[in-house]
Amino acid sequence: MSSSYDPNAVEGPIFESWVAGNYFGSEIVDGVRPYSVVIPPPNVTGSLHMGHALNNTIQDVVIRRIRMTGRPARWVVGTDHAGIATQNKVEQKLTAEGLSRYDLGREKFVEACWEWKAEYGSTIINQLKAMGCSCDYDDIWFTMDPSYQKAVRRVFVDWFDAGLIYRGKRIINWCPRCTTALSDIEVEHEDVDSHLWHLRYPLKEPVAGIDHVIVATTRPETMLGDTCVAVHPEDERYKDLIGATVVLPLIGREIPIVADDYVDPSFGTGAVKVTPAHDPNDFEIGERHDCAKINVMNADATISGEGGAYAGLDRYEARKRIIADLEAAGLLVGIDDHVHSVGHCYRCHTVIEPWLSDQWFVDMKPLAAPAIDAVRDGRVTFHPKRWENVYFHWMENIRDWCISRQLWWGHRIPVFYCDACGNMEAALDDITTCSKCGSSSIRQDEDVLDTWFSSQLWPFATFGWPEPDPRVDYFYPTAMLSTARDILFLWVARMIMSGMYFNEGQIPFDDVIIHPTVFNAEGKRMSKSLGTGVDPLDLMDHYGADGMRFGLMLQVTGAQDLKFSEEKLVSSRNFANKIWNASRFVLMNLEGYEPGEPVANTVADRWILSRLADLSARVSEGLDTYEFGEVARLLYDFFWSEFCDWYIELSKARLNCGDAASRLAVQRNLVFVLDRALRLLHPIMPFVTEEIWRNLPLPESERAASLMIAAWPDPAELAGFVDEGAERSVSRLIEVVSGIRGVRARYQLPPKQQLEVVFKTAGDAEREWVESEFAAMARLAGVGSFEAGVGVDKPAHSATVIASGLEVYVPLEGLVDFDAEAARLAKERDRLSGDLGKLEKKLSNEGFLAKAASEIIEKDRARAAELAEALALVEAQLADLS
RNA sequence: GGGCGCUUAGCUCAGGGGGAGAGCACUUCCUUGACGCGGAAGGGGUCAGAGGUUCAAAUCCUCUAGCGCCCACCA
Repeated sequence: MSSSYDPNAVEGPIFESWVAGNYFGSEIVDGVRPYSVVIPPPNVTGSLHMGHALNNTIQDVVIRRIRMTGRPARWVVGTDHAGIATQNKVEQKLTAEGLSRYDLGREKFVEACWEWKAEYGSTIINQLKAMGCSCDYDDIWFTMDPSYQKAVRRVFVDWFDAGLIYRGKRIINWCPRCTTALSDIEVEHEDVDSHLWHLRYPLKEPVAGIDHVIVATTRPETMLGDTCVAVHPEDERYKDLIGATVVLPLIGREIPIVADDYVDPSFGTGAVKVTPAHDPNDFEIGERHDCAKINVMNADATISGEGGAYAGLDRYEARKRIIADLEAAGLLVGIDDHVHSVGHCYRCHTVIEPWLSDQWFVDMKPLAAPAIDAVRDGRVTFHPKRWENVYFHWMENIRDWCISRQLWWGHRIPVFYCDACGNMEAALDDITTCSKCGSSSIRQDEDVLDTWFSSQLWPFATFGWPEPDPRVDYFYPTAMLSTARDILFLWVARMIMSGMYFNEGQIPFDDVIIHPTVFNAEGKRMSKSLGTGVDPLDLMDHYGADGMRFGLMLQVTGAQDLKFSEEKLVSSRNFANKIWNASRFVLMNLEGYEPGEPVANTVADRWILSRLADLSARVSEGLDTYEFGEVARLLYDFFWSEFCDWYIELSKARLNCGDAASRLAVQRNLVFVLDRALRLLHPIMPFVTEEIWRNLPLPESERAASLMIAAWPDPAELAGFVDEGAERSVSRLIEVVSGIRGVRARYQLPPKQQLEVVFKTAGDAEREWVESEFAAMARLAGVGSFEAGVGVDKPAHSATVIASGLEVYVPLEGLVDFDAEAARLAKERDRLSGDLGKLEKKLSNEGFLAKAASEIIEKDRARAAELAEALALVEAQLADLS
């Protein structure tokens, strides 16, 4: 074994051995409930980013741990066709070749998308493998697989037939760049500094001496499509004007003034220009007053033929010209600064245009109700729990979902129109003749479905649904879903709704983990396009997959943000190296070893086994509750600060003591503790642990072909090792050793100089304890010999260590810098008396004595006694020095 | 307009009613037979501020400030 761990040499072969061993598990085991997880399918255009790295580590940690408990565990993997995102990529590629999708035509373009998928679709799968993710790679899914297409059609047809899917002419969110509709949650709102333009609209005939109304707008270009002006019915200013006629400037259209409760008299002028084809509120007003809906914009946000002289202009150019023309006509009354929220396309960030068009919708309220109940009554649990409120809030105010997209790449809407009789039907299989009139003038709807319409079926379509498939019954519902918070509504909520609808009310997953979002050091979202990203592949190159995984897990807490820290990866890489070297030490010292049970001969043995028992209980519990940061910290502290720093150091003397029995005992303990530690570490650091574990000479009963499928340490079995006495004893010894080391450091004693120290003990019991237990520790303090006695005198020229109620004298030749020693002791005295003062005050507080738990009082009394003792010792030392 | 999260050592962050912690950085020492991706010993904090609850508050409650985020038809 080399003296440092080289992840690049280890990871590839280890991963291949897992594949060869077929440990990723997709088989159905009768009578055993499996643990199944579906991966949030990355976009097929995508490559691994930090969010994936974090989320997939979480899932792999959970599933590897469960697999080790012996339960069938399966992690379904695949990719999403990602309608708009992929179409945009392919269009960009075409643009670079000087082509547009219209040059190719629909069929050829879709072929180009499939080619793209063939070329890039496995990129992210390979990156998941590099991370060590233990997915079922024998059964990789894609949201446009033939069987998946059947699932999508089945869902559409069922909902259509149930009246849950309908077509309607509505104001939707239109992206003029992608030239498609978007759902409400695909729009990202941003506050923008803009203006409120006040426009004067003249009346056709003056009414009661009034010859105009002034309206205010943030989008002046929409005035081309105004078909009425609305005021509040109670508004005294405008009462006489209701029913009057306005002549729309620039266009000359005569439009009425109507009264509508929607209008807020206190905003602006209290008069609203109404453009029913370009604003959802105006649409409603228009409906109520039977006003025309004039669409003044084309799909690319240029002004349409309805826009008179402005036809053909881009929306912002038109805005400029209209303002200029109104001003020239004396109709621009004023311009106020105004901050308002502007919607942007979540894929290309173009400003969204509210636009009137024919679209397909899903009626969500009936689907939402049972999905709300499922979370309310705990069948689905969110972690952290606070996300449930976010879910409830959205679900309780849910609005219908616009599912049609004017794209070519995606699941085509399975609705067929008969041109002969006007029949419209949804069908599982393409139809060529009208089921009503028999005509063959049939055409399919041109639009495709929202990507999320197919993504929502992921937890059951990936098991073969809607075909009768044993996998559906076996693997559905899944156990856990881990994801980023930004797709809570887009994806998670919809999976719960559709999952329950199509699986007899059965929820799609028990637990939902909402992991923190990864931000960079400046608190900006990590993004490739912003140049703020870090490439996980680079990180794995530098720190190893294990280093990256452990470093990420260290950073997972209940907070909603995670400022990514590369330093944590440095310490994690170092930790992997530490594991490697500690293991190397154990393996290099196995001469004469015979496999067998651990042997708790010494207090140190009992201590490390007790600490291991504690660790295993906490790690299991932490994983059960998804506290990944806590688990990583526990493992790090145990392995480094307890096992390496103390147990291994202590083992060195016993390995070389010449007593075969003692040597064998410590060898067995080293192997046992290392083995269990590697098992506990494996879910987070699968590669380095596997590489080492295969070389461990375990008893036959403990072996397995791979650590991946070795038994998870059962906290109940290790509980027998819990030994509070040994833990207390070793804590004291560690304190004494550290104290003596402190003296060495302070006085810069040569490392090789062996010390002869004297313990002054409080009684014979303590003297015997020192005599029996300290010998094993002496080497670690550089102590060559020691004596202990109740009334021993302090040797001349010695420094004093006060630790754990013991007084230890360290004689120093030529010592001592009395002033330095006195200063140090004075500082120690101040600290002790400060602490003691606080504690005594507390202990003399009657309220405390009356109300605090008795264990607390006992503990504080014991501590006060210790402090008082230590303080007395320090004061005696100080007196001695002066 | 409503809601959520954060504010703890120089930096990044854990902890979450009863002795202030880690990693990194810093200081001193160590070519000690696992590891310099290491070891030992240190320095460094009125736990954002103000009130309150409690015998006891970094921790619970209220308010304030700053930062970040999410929802909401904010002409």
